[in-house]
Parts: sequence; C-alpha cells; structure tokens
Amino acid sequence: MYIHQLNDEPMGKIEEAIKQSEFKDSYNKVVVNLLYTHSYLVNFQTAVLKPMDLSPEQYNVLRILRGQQGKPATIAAIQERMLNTMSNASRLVDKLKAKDLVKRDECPENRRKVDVLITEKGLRLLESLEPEIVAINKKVIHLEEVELSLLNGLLDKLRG
Amino acid sequence: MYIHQLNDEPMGKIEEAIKQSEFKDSYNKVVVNLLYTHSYLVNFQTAVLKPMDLSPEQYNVLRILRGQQGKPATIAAIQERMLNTMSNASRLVDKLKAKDLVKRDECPENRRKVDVLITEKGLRLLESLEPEIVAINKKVIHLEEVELSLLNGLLDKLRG
DNA sequence: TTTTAATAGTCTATTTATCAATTGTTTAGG
DNA sequence: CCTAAACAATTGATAAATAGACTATTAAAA
Repeated sequence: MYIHQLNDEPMGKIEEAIKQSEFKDSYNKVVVNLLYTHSYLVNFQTAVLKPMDLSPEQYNVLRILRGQQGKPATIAAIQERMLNTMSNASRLVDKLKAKDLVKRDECPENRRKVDVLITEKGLRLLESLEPEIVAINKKVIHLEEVELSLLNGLLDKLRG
Repeated sequence: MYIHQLNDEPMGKIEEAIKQSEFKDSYNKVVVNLLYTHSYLVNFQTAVLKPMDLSPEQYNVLRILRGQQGKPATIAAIQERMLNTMSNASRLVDKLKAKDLVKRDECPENRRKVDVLITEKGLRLLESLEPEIVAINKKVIHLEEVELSLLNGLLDKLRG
C-alpha cells in the first residue's frame, strides 16, 4: 500500500478531503473533521518517532513521566493522563523498561502500586526528539498564534 | 481496568485534563489538545457502535459507501476517503461482507479492481444508528452552532 | 510479441489496542 | 482475628492496525 498524506500539501475543506458534499448536521461535521485532522497529525508524529523505535503512545508516556519532575507515577496515574485512555499502560511501561527508558519499582507504602520513573536515557531521548517535533508541528500546522489559542479554547469548551 | 471518561462531565482546560501545568509552545499544546479531544469523542462513538458489533472504522466505511449513492467504490477509493488513512480497507470490507453489510464484485472493465457496494441491510443498520449518534454528539459536544463552524474552519485551515 | 513497469488487492508477520479474568494487597465489617 | 469487598496491576485472548512482501492484471516499451 501507499503512505497517504505524509506530504504537506493543502487539502482544503473537509468536504473535499473526504469527498463528501454535505453533512446532515454540524455536530457530525465537526466529529469527522476532528477525526480526520487527528489522523493527519498522528501520521507526521509517527514518522518522526519511528526512527527512534517509539510509538506515539510510548512517547506520550515518556512525556507524562518527564512532567512528574522526578516524582514517580503509578500505572493508574499514567493511564489517567494518557491521551488514548483505553490503552494498556502496564504493557507500554514494559516496552519502555525493556529499552531502559523507564524504571519500575514496587511502591514501599503500598505494595499493590508500582513507582514508574523516567531514566536519564529516557530524558535524553526526549530532548533529542524535541527540535524535530517542534519543527514538524510548525511546518504542518498552518495556523497563526491567535488561531492556535482560539482552537485550544474551542476544544476545551467542546469537552466541557 | 476501568472505563475512563465515558461520562459527560466537564473537565476544563487541557492543562487540567492531563495534569500538566504548561506547554513549551502553542503548536504542541494544540496537538495534545486535539489528540485528547479525539479520544474523548471516539470513546463515546465506540460505546454507541459496540452493541451493533461495529468498530468505528467499519462504521466509517459504511458511511463512505452510503455516500456513493448506489455507485460502487473500489478498495483504493475507500482507503483514500477513510479517516484513519493507515488502516487496511481490504480487511475491513471482508469483515463487513461477512456480516452482509456490503457486497463485493470483480470490476468488469478492470479485473484488478473490485466494486464494493453497501447492501440494504447495511443501509438499514446505518439508519437505525443515526438517531443515537446524533443524540450522543449533541450531548457531549458542548458548542453552539457558531462555534461549530468556527472550529470546522480552524481545522480546515490547520491542514491546509 | 515479448518484456518491463505500473496498478489493485490480498496476505503474512509483527505490533498495539481492547476487554475480561486473575493475582496479590489492603481495607472494612462482623 | 477472619472474611468479604475494594483496589492496583498484570496476564491472556481476541481483534485491529501497520508495514512489507506477494499475486494477478493491465499498460507501455522495446
């Protein structure tokens, strides 16, 4: 098969993009537009992460752990903060541990829990990826600063 | 494990939602916000479709075929219009055929191609789902009409 | 015409997601 | 105490996504 839309070309309105002429209601249109834009962005992200053998969700977990600033996070805490809330944090942590990007210890106060921490190697990997991620985002997101915060506001309001 | 965020409660700004205090740049913030909102919406969609044994992508393919209004679509055409551009249209069509929701015939002019058509049963299934989908969208998307079209415009511009 | 290249789909293998069941641990009630 | 319920994480089974190789058909070139 072929790789679809990994170039940075305009594809106009959502109607043209998915070749549908009209939408019954605007709620539905926004859903489709959001799913489509999600796929557009994830494809770029994946392309940047793949050379480092990282899936988008693994990358997500690493960033969550970095956000902890030295404090450990439990599996449940990671799961809660994850973008894809259904995914299996336990297995993702496994994979990251196998690559020495995180470490995992039994929590002393409560032995049901585990403390997950990002390693030096994990931090360095994130650092090394950052410039490329920033660059690709700037390149493929065709919005001005004002529009970005407008969009952020609308997405926040959408959820609630 | 537990099902996260299948209720319809406010969760405020993206910073609270994922418990991160700040973002380096607004491009990144928009990416995270979009991924998060995507997951929020897909979770509801999945919940509605599951009783009918339909995955979101299968549902997507059915709607693409309905959009053809009687004209058959090839596998490549379906793939092009799909929201998740990486997924395997061939297999999805297989699954739908097994449920008699679509039919697939060799294209007479070009025997490499296949003509895929939605069946009566497929159309009836879409029809029966529509009211519930419309209702859940309206319920979980907390935006006014004006904001919806503003959001659609921003997403189109983002990609374009 | 024969060979080559391009196209359309399918298939295989690997990874990841999803759901349910299970294990081990802690808490609360009798 | 002892047992039942609640909690935290892991495991297993199944489905789906992803990448690449493969088959068949058509079109183009020599």
